[in-house]
Amino acid sequence: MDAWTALGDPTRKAIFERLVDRPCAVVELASELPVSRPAVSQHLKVLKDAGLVIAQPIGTRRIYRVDPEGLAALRADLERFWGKALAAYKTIVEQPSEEHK
Amino acid sequence: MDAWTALGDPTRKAIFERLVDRPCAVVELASELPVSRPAVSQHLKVLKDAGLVIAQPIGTRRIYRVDPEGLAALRADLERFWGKALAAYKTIVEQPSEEHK
DNA sequence: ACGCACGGTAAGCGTACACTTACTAAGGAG
DNA sequence: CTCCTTAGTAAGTGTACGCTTACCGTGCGT
Repeated sequence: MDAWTALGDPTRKAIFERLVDRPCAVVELASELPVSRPAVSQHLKVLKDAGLVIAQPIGTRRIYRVDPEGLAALRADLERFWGKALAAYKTIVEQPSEEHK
Repeated sequence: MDAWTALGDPTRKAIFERLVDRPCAVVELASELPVSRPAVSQHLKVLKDAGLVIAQPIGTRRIYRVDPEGLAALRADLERFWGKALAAYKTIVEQPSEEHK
């Protein structure tokens, strides 16, 4: 599953946003979200498989944090969209005189 | 539906990517994608409701293009994530000496 | 007016997926 | 060793959603 699809789920996006703030254990996330702990686990697996988070086992805990590389790839996608959208917008703005013909 | 959810569907993301390149009519999009035209219509409605595209009626055609404002909001979200992820990453990098205690 | 192209929408269908509970393995404290 | 905490995973369930076909309204050319 790719990163966009992974973040397309509201619960997963909420999880990701918390991990952006700071690394968390599963129980922490589960205590803050309106879903069960196993649901959180399942979502974290999706995020991990999408390359967006990294799991670090510490004792019985598994601390999840954002994977900068996955986030960078997502950002690159968006910057591409943004660049193209800007270019297209400028093309439209530069053509009004033609439109008045 | 918010923009993230809207782009979380692979078909919708494919549609959006085409509109990033240039404005398109529904039939154009439908001819390039492996789904029916009404499916494309339905997806475009979702993208429009999410504030990501704008529909411009031209004769019998409806030309869809990217809405720069919607894209900017998405980009702002991502820049927030990126900024926080960088800050958190720097915090980790600045702490290695503590880790070696 | 007629015919065609275009596109929105309704209705229907199948299945993927987000949720749950239950189970079990791993780690660690006492 | 026992007990507790933590977390992954299996299995089950219900419904949302992405797809289709059918229908119909609008615009436009002849």
